[in-house]
Amino acid sequence: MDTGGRAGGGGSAGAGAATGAVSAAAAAAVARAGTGAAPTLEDVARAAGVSRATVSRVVNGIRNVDPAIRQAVRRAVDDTGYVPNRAARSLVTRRAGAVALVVSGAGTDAPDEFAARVFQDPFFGRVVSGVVRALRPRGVHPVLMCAETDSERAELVAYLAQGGADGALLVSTHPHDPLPRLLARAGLPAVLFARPEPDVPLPSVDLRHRDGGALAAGHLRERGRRRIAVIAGPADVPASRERVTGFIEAMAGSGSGLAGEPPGGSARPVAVAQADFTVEGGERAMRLLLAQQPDLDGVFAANDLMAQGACLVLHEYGRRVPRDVAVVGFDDSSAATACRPRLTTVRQPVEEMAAEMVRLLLDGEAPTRTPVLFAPELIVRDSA
Amino acid sequence: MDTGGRAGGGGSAGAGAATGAVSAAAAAAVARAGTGAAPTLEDVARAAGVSRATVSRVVNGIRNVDPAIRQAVRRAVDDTGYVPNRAARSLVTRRAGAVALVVSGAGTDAPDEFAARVFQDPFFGRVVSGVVRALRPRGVHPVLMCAETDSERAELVAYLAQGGADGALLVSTHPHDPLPRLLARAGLPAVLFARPEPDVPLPSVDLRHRDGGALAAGHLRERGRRRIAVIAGPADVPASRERVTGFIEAMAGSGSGLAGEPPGGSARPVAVAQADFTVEGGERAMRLLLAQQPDLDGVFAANDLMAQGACLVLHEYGRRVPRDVAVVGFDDSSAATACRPRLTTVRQPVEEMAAEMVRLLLDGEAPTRTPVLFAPELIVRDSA
DNA sequence: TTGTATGCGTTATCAT
DNA sequence: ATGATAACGCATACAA
Repeated sequence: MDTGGRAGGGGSAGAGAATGAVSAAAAAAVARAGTGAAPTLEDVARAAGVSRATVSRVVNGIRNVDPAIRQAVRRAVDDTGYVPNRAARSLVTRRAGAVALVVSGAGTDAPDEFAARVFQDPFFGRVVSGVVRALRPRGVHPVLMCAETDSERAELVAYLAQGGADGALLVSTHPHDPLPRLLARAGLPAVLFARPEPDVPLPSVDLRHRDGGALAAGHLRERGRRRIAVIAGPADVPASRERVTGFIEAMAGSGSGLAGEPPGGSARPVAVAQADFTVEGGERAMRLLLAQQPDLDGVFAANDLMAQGACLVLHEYGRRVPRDVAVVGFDDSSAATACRPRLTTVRQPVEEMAAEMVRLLLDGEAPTRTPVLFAPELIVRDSA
Repeated sequence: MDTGGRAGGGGSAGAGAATGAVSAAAAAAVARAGTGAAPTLEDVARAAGVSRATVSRVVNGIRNVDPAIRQAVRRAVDDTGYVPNRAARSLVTRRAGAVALVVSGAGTDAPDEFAARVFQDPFFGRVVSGVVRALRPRGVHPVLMCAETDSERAELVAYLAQGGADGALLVSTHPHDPLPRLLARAGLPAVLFARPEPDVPLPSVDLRHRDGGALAAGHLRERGRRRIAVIAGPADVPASRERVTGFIEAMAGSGSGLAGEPPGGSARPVAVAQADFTVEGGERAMRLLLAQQPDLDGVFAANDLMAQGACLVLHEYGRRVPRDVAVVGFDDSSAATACRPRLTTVRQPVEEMAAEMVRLLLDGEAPTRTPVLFAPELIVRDSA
């Protein structure tokens, strides 16, 4: 997308036909707008010559209604341009028809920077789009919130307590984020992307990160790479550690029992560097690795952004990717296809995970404590 | 950001101290949760030995209250863990405390793809973060919505009509998007990012795109580039056209009156190609340009994504950026700093524009029809 | 199957 | 300065 803007020309008449239904309602709304008052159930009832209760039943699709009456009511609704008042409805149903989509950290950044960073992260884009898609068929809307500071956290808790949203979908960027525990203690419905600390009784979805690491290892070995380096993510992020662990375990295991394998010693990374899940971090790590192991022929990075940084540096050093050095990333974020070569990467099924979060939050009878785990998938592109 | 996940270790006790205020409320909420009922004004009033009205006044910060009573009420509020019910409040105030943040298209894509594309666009990340920041101090929350199909548009209109949000912030990706007109006709409050069609009476913010193009032209010429090619965006997007127009006009003008300038003929682009604001489009366009004008020494792309594509191809062809070919992008999206070389680009002050949209929507006495225009800024990095 | 009546939790308008 | 009391618009238990 880019900044929109519309043609200078006059009347694109296109809107009309296709949106007839809307236009009718719109016209009625406009008519009402003049009088200042929006039509209520009462108005519709009067217009249809029935009681409020009957109109309510029709509007809410309850069956026990005489077909003839139903028709009359339907017409009255269209005529008046009635739309149910959301506040009144949720006052009595005690449901908001909204959920909070929260990105939270641990309060180490300035809140503005935090928001800017996270909302521009290509991985978060997938989460948002997955959540929006999963929510839409249920008529529930996501309210975007950001909880990086204590006051923001307090605000979120209050928002939920006020009934502003029926629950929270949490994407935590920090392992010691206090928010999940806060929500659990307050008894507010919440589901996490990634497992909570063991003593926080909240449902969650997560990826089998170790399997993902193993997928990467298998692919790199299959491609004949033997001198493989690893760029790990932050040490305190479990997901990051598990990806690397899975990768290393798979490397160690893969040498066993096969003839023609190089002697066991090669079945582990030739070097490991740590970075912070950013492009710049990936670049720094790659320089280190290159200094340490100039003859490496493969790199596994614990996310796409770092893999991209690695590619950039490799290129700068005249190493061709994947010919000289094969690179595998993780996440399959939009960064994976925006760079060149396109990244071979381990995909998280974010959209499905988002859908499951929504189910867990909204259908949950007895909130599960055990995380729902998803399988990663290897996406082979050009970098390995 | 990356998938969070929290440490496997036990009790990070960190949350406690810093969030005292919240914890108190949380504890009370939990206490209430047991009984099933949330405390209401009534409960607080009883606890404080006053009337509902007085409690309401205290909660809403109305002054005419005896300080002693105010204290008592405050304590009662804390004791009970009372939080005002949002639905009840907005039922009477007729305000939702929320605005819809809408990305809309023209219905040409499958809705899912549309959402995925736009939410992962690095430019949109800046818009979201700008809007969130501008909304926060007013205690208003953004509800994310996507309006690519007729049914989605109808849903949005209904949502606003129901009072689900107090207005809409619209980011339109298509010049003939029917939504702005729809909203205007329905008399629903909305503000656009980018000017509406002339006959749609909606307030908007926009960039002085021509000035931006001129900025790019000036910089490229200052850098001594004389054989400059242009990668334009979609022809039907006014913003795109204006950027290119401004660029070309500035080039034409810049040669006048100066000694030592090459004869007038060179003061226009040596070639122009068109693309679609994507990386891939930028790549294709760059190949074309290179075939057409192998000796070009500068490129202006109408957005960052295409500039990135151009860099990729130039590199592939062995042209060094900026040494052999200087490249200037547009937007200053996160893509500008994620690629190498980092892009020199024309920045849109998106955060300020978002803040202005919020002002126009929420403070607007008489909705302005004339767009509020912002000045672009040249950000010099490594690509030119 | 339909209508009546009540309550949801606030704010706001009145008296006091 | 404070306290009754009436809306706000809807869903629903209950009566018919």
